[in-house]
Formats: sequence, structure tokens, C-alpha cells
Amino acid sequence: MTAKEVLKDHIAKMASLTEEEFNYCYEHFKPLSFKKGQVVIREGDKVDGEYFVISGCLKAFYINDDVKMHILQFAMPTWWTSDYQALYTQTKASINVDCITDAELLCLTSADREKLCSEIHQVEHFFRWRTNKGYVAAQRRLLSLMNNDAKTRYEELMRLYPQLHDLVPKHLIAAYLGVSRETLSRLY
Amino acid sequence: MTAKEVLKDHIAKMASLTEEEFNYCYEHFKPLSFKKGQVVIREGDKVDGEYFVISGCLKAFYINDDVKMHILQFAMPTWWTSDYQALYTQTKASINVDCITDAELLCLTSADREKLCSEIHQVEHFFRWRTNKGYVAAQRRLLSLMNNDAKTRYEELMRLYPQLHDLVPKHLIAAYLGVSRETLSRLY
DNA sequence: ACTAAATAGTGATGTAGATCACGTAATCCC
DNA sequence: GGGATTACGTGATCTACATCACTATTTAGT
Repeated sequence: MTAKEVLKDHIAKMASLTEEEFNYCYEHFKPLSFKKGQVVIREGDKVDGEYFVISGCLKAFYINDDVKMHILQFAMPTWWTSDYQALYTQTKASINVDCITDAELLCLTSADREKLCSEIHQVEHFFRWRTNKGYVAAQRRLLSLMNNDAKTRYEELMRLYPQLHDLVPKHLIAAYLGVSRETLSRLY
Repeated sequence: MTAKEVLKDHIAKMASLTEEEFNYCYEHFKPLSFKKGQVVIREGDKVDGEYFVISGCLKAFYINDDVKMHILQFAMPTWWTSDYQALYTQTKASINVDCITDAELLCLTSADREKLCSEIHQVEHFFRWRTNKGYVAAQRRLLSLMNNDAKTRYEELMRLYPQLHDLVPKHLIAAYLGVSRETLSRLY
């Protein structure tokens, strides 16, 4: 399946665009290839848009003053990622995004997203639902973080995204769950 | 300021509706008055829509099996609240929403929200931005929960929403921060 | 192929915050 | 206005998890 087809199917799940409308939208996406370890967004830099994952796996993470990493989001095929805080507040990136594996992405600039949203009502509809889904997921994760211990959170994550188990090293899983890698290692 | 004016100003911050369009929208909102302590959404019940706060303060919270409460969100004037997970997945409420003080709300059903979004492009635009804002706030809170200790989180909350200090009893602040009321009490 | 780096497991010890158990002041409410 | 409920503070103890230190294994780069 081509990148174009992946995006088309993804959008079709929540919005109905004509062939013509979709082709027009697709012109605004810039295909990018990244190698494992490459940085997509670097803290402090300007964020020019958001990224739709065609293949591979990325992480969006924050490094605190003690050089501890916390992972905000993994991004797998058909997921979107960026520093949404930076995009929303029009500031420099406060997080990093990089590639856990080789990855193919489609980049859409904020300016183009807003243009497409205002030109095509269904595109705005699509982005509303996508963001809504992210909001609900973030709220669920907040509750899980407050309610559950490390083991329960780990099991929940594995239940939700079993692919992560083999795709992502455990210390990154730990950084997502908000526990130390040692504690995660002792959970079995 | 009337409820209608409060809503109008709020929407105008992110979207431009004509007088006529706004009046049409406003017909779909149902004004409701609640007394302190009254329940707006009860766990297990059907959720019929979302609520825009005109006055007062509410909380959206989850009670776990150990009968411990975790607060997902406070809602103050010009904020929206509901069980967005239930609305998104079309399931029964998994959280509760009730009133910390007497409150005036405007209720918009999901069906009406979707209708208005599809009829008026600018309404869809408004709801996209509102949800985006919530998503960014939830992500920031996730990071804070993973990065910061109880004291730092408390100070951050007070900096962000100083009104909460006098409006909301401390054990509810604790339930929002994800610490016990005893620990919060010892922070000063 | 050989070295360096990344990944992973585990013991010993430290600590933030939970939990339990009180006492007291403030508010609600019939 | 008096009894009950809610809010708040504080000591004593417990515990989940962090941190530090070290070893073993796997993976990647030249």
C-alpha cells in the first residue's frame, strides 16, 4: 500500500472526501524518510507542522532537568505526532520527537492544515475527530496514572498495544509508564 | 452578563459566527440550574451531551474500587465538561460530574453538536480548537504528573488557577493532584 | 570480527508519599 | 441552636518505587 493510500483510508474512516478533494489535500503532504535514531523535532527548534506515520515507530518525549526522559506518546502507522503544545501556543518545541525504527512520514505544515480545514469542511471535521480521540486517550491515561500501580499500567499498555512489546525496548516502555527501568524489569 | 452573552463571547474568541448563526445555535442550548452537591452526570447512566459552565464550579471525577476519588477536571465559568470518553465511544458514563458550588449550565446534546457542526463550518472550527486546547492541557498535565513531585504540582496548579485556592476544599485539590489529603496538608 | 554501546537483570538501600489513627474547628441543616 | 457531617491538621508506621551499583547479554558500527 502506498503512503497515499494509507492516508486516504485513514481519513475515510472519519470523513468523506471526494477523489478530487483528497488529491488536492494530498498535494500538501510532504513525504519524508527517516533512519532509526533520527530526530524529527528537536527541543527549542521551531515546529513546522505535524507528522502522519506511514511506517515505523516514533516517540515524543520530554527530558527533564535531571536528564530523565518521559515519553508522551509513541507513534505507529496511521498515528499522528508533533509537539501540539508548541503548535497551539506558537512557541518553540518543548519536547523531542525521534525515530525508534526507520520510518516513513507525511508532513503537513500548520499553515496548510489550517488552509485545508478552512477550504474543505470535511477536512475540519476529520481533524476535530482525530483530536477528540487523542483527548479521550490522554484523559484515560491520566486516570490510569493516578489510579493504578506500575504493574497494572504495564498490563494495560500491553493489552492496548501488544505490538509495543516486541517493537520497543523496555526502558522506553518504562519511560512511557512513568516508572524506572529497574522497577519495570522486576514486575514479571 | 446573560448566559447567552457569555457563550457568545466565548465562541467569538475562536470562531466568527453571524448574529443569525449564533442565535440559531443558541436555540439548541438548554439552560440548567444546579444546587451545590447536585449530580450532573452519574456513573453508569447514559450521557446525553456536554455542559458549558456559566457560573459556579463543577468536578468530573472517577471513583475506583477502593472508593478513592480522582478528579479528571474542574470546570469553571466558560469551561466545558462532560464524560468525553462516553460520548466518543457511545457508552454509559464511566465518571461522575457534580457541582462543587451552585451552578448555571448550558447543555448541548451530542446530536445537536454534530448537527450544528455539519450545518455551520465555523461551529466545527470552534469545536476543533476547543478540543485541541483540552488535548494540549491534558498532555501538559500528564507530563507534570510524571515529572514533578506533589509540592511542585500543587504550586503549578495554584499558579495556573489561583481561584481554585479559595473555591475548592483542599481534599478535592488533593484528588486532582493525585496525592492523599494528608500529604497535601503537610506541604506548607 | 572486534570493540563499543545499548539493553536488561538484580541486590542493597533510601525516600516520597500512602495509610491508619487521632483530635479539632467549621458548616450545614432540620 | 445543637447534633451531624465535612474539612483540616498531625503523629506513627508502612510500602511502592527510586536510586545506586554491578554484571551479563545482545546489537551496532568500522
